[in-house]
Amino acid sequence: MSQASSRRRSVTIQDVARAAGVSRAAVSKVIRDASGVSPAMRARVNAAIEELNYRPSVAARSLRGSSYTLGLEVPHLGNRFLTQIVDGALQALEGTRYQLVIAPADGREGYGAIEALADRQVDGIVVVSPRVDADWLERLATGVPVVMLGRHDRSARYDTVVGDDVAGTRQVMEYLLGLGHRRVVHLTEEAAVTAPGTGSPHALRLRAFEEAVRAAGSPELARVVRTGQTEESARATMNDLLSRHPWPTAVFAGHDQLALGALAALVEHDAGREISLVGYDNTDLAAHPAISLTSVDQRGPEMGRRAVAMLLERIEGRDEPQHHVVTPSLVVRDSSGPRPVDNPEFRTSCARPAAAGTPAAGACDLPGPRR
Amino acid sequence: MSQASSRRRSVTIQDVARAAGVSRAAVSKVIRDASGVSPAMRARVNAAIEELNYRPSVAARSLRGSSYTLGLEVPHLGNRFLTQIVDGALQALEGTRYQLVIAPADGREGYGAIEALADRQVDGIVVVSPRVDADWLERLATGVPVVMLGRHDRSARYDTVVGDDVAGTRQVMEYLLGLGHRRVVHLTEEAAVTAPGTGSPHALRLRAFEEAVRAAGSPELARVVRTGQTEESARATMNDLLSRHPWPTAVFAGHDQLALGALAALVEHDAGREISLVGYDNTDLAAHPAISLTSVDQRGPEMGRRAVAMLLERIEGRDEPQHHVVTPSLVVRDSSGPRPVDNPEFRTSCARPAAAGTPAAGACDLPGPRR
DNA sequence: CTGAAAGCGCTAACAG
DNA sequence: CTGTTAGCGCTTTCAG
Repeated sequence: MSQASSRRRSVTIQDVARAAGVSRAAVSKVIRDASGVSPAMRARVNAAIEELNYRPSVAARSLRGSSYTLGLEVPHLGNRFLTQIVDGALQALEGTRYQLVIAPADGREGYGAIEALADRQVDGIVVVSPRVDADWLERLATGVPVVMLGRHDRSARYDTVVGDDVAGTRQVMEYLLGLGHRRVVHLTEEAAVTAPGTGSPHALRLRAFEEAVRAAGSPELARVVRTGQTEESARATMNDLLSRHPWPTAVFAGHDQLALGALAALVEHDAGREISLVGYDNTDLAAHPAISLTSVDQRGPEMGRRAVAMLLERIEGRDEPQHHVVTPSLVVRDSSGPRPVDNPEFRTSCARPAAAGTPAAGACDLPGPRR
Repeated sequence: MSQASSRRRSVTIQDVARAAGVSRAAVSKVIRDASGVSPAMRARVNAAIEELNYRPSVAARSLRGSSYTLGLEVPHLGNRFLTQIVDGALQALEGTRYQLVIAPADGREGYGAIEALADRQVDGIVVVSPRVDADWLERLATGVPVVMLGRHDRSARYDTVVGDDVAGTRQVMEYLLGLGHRRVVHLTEEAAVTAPGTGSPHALRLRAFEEAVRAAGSPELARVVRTGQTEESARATMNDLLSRHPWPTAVFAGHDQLALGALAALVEHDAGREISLVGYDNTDLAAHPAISLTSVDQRGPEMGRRAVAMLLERIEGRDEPQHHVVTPSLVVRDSSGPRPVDNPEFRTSCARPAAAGTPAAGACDLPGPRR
């Protein structure tokens, strides 16, 4: 009667205490299972909790203790690699009292989302957006444990989990060069993203690409091509690239999303058979037979697991920064293969009918990627 | 000196008040921009806030007022359809003071995640996991605004946003039957998911499928085939199906993830040309030229937008339940086409080379889906 | 228009 | 082992 039809006031620790005939502190101890409660009392309190359907308020608890919440800031969720990371993070949290919440970045950079998490008193934050300022992160990390995932900076205040991008890229390049490819394009994002010194994975991949090419002694045949961050953008760029000869014989995309865009262009130009394509991230789609994309597996779940584990360690009291490197491995699929006949005008169209085109017979048994 | 090297105590409203030479209440008013503050005071307070880099504690605020947080509970993030919903939700939040947090369901059902959100005092919850009990949700909804997304139940306490699954399915069936298909399979999840009365979208799609078939007068040629909820599972089921003749001429999958699994099997059996495939959700992948999947567009962003808008309305004081239906539309792509020659033994393999097979010439110009 | 005072629900320190 | 007593940082009356 006292609360009209509006929102029901929830049951508080006080109510439980009253129902069980004990003090609030006693109830508090029971729910945190702190020491110093008699079994009898514990039982009574638990009964009352059960009966009243009591749930402690995380907000109130956060005011003094912890919120038992870990935050994961992510750039756009369209990125499949994130799914792997989230899966790993959830695994690491299983059986703990902690809950994961994900805050998607609003704009291009994740400041808003990260601050929102911090404001909500999460006990730890995993940052995935690669473009947040390192100093800013350091400052943040003085207030709450932070793990930066994916970037190669080495802060003294926050931890990092990264893939070994140099090793991953080397594997790609050894593979491609070993197959005879020389005219190979590295399709990557705009310069801001690959600027050295940012520690961005794409910066390292770019550098490793250039080094591999130089080491192979044929720098003039390899090129870096810039595109946007979306699949759509990669598709446009690749289409552009394919509108001029000579074509590259292999394309190494900075990540699978770009590779998918490039693949779309290859399909449209019916060039899948002549041009090898390699991605990075080994996103679940790469394995689909209709895509079958050669890609570098970064072990996303492992990364997510480690990041959460590190946060938990910090919460437990660890004080030294820790930097964990995950070793990737190349997964070869049908999108790549030996260099085909090295003729710029070489074309065949038997392999994969263009979207609405008419399939035609052709020289299907030439060497080349199997698609 | 008083706080050692450990965590930095954050700046509170008290500090700001002191710095600005006003009371805490005054500061509070400024940050909430409540009425009753002189411009001069506002300016001074804002300056102090700026200077001290003050950020209000959401936890403390939640204790009395609201947390300015909306929660989105989701089943596994691998589902691409969710991405669309999240995008829409974020759009609807743009320019408001509210922040979106996503809580991924722990197990098969979302209770844990939903409770976690409620415990964290979010101001509203969008529930996507379809299997949570309706009564349980009703109870939840007495304490916090709730929108159930995707399920067709009509509660008096919580709002709903759903796609018109009957209309969507009808479009699919009219399309397929119109092309001459009769031997069509509806690939859907296990019976628990399609049980009538749950209001699950898959229940409605199944029923609409059966009705369409009945209306077409050839019930014996259409079948419902059950599979798990994963792509992998759909692939296995479909492979199984393709190991026996006669094949269906068309497959209507309950959602795109199942369709992708089915597509994998089609590719493996090199059956893409003979069997039309239709999905549901029009996930971004469906548009990729290497996939080119005919699918029903549910307008996920619109759904996400509406769900959040409804929550906001509830927070503003709306009291009557509201149930919003979004009309879907079929997007035809290359995975479907006219019924091919109706011979159970009919096979061709010119269309799409199997994963590691050798392409061969064949009767490519027969009618059939263009892949 | 401004500020003092009283909590929100919980935990932590301490006294019994 | 149990209960009392102070707050955590903020909002919200309600007097001035």
